[in-house]
Amino acid sequence: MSRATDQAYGRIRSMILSGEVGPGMQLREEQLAARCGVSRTPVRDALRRLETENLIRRNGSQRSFVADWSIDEMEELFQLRGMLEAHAAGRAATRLGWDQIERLRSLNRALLAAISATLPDIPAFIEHNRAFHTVIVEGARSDRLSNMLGRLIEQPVVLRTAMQYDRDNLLRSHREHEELIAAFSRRDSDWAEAVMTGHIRRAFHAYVDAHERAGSIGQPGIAA
Amino acid sequence: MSRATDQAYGRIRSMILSGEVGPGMQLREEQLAARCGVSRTPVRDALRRLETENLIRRNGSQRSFVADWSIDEMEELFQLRGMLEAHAAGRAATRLGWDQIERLRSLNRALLAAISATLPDIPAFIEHNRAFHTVIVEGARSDRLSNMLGRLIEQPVVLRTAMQYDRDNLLRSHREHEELIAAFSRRDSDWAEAVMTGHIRRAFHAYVDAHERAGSIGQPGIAA
DNA sequence: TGAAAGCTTATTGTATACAAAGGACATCGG
DNA sequence: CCGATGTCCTTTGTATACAATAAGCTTTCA
Repeated sequence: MSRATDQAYGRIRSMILSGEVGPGMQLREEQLAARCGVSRTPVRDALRRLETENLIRRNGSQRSFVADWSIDEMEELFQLRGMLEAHAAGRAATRLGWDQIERLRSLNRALLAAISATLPDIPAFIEHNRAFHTVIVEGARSDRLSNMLGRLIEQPVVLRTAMQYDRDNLLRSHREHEELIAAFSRRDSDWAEAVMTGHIRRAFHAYVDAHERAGSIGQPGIAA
Repeated sequence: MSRATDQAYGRIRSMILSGEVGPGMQLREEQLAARCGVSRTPVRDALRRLETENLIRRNGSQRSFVADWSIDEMEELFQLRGMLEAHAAGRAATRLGWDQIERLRSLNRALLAAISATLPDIPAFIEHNRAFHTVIVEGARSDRLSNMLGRLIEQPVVLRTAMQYDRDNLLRSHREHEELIAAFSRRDSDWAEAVMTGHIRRAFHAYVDAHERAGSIGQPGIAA
């Protein structure tokens, strides 16, 4: 996309994901335009896009708010994500090239390294994990599928980070990735699908746990 | 949405679905604005929305074209639709109210009436069929799911109509709907899911057949 | 005191002018 | 004759002014 629109999109998105603006807060076009150093036109484009990505909601009179998600909605979300990503894994099993499978191996090695240190490197974990899943989704070779998965909202970093601090979870992720790689190597769609289903399902429960912990500590999503 | 944007959206959408503009044709903002009697601003909004609905594609330099779908892409689409709509049926089985199930019955009766006459009333069939599926998707009570399914493109009426002219197909749809209703009445999620999967899958094959027939007759999607 | 109606203001929708980017075509050089 | 390059023209991006709409407040009447 174009310069100003990209600028607005990236800025607003990171404001939301970082928690700089909390869930439920209203987003005013003019104010955003000022903060992004562009006019309202590209801001409007960015808002529309963020709306399709479910990061923003609009009420009946077209005002925009940072989305906030109830546990029920998050379960819905994970259910959908599980279904779609399992499907992607199934397709990928027969479509991934050997070089891509090798890439998955190397990403998972890096992921393990990031969590093996005494002090786990969470940002590195998140990044390698993201890359790992991206390779799979791309490997499914379905634009529409990539598109839909891209629209399933990312959780704000606050929660994402909280849920990754549990070392058990981190190691289990690594093991499940190993199993996925095994399924891919065997070109076994059913296996890949099943493993991915469990993988995402477990992530949901980790999310719920992290959410409870974060809830008892302070408002999640509100930055310091 | 607002007046002008709605106007542009509806007009452009119907231009595409009716075949007034054929697959692959370029859509110019200014020209569309003139045809819709509004300025470029609401046209741009409408184009963005239609893009997320996959009715329009944009090339690298942001020019818009009416999407055209290969058989492979359509299979992808039906696969996705089948998966999501089966999931919706499963959820709906435990969530539909008795009044909604009754509404499904009445819609399916109307659908049967529309195709029982010597001359089947295709538009009525299409409309009742659409309403039937809408009740189910809404019955799943998941905004995100409704949203995603809403974005899976509608086929242009030319093909939609062609594929419905086969009376066998029409009657089979009616029977499968009956089976869905039975599954809903029993609150049997697995059954509903399975029936819906087959229902959509069969629709895909009907589509392929219709496509072949239409292909041998003339350019599908180009209106007279 | 409470509710409703009207005014004021905040916010979004629409039009339009101008800027920038891309593509097409023609011309020039090899 | 073919290819490259530069200019022109088409098309989209951005800014800004103005219109319309909705929300919130105040005031008034029951």
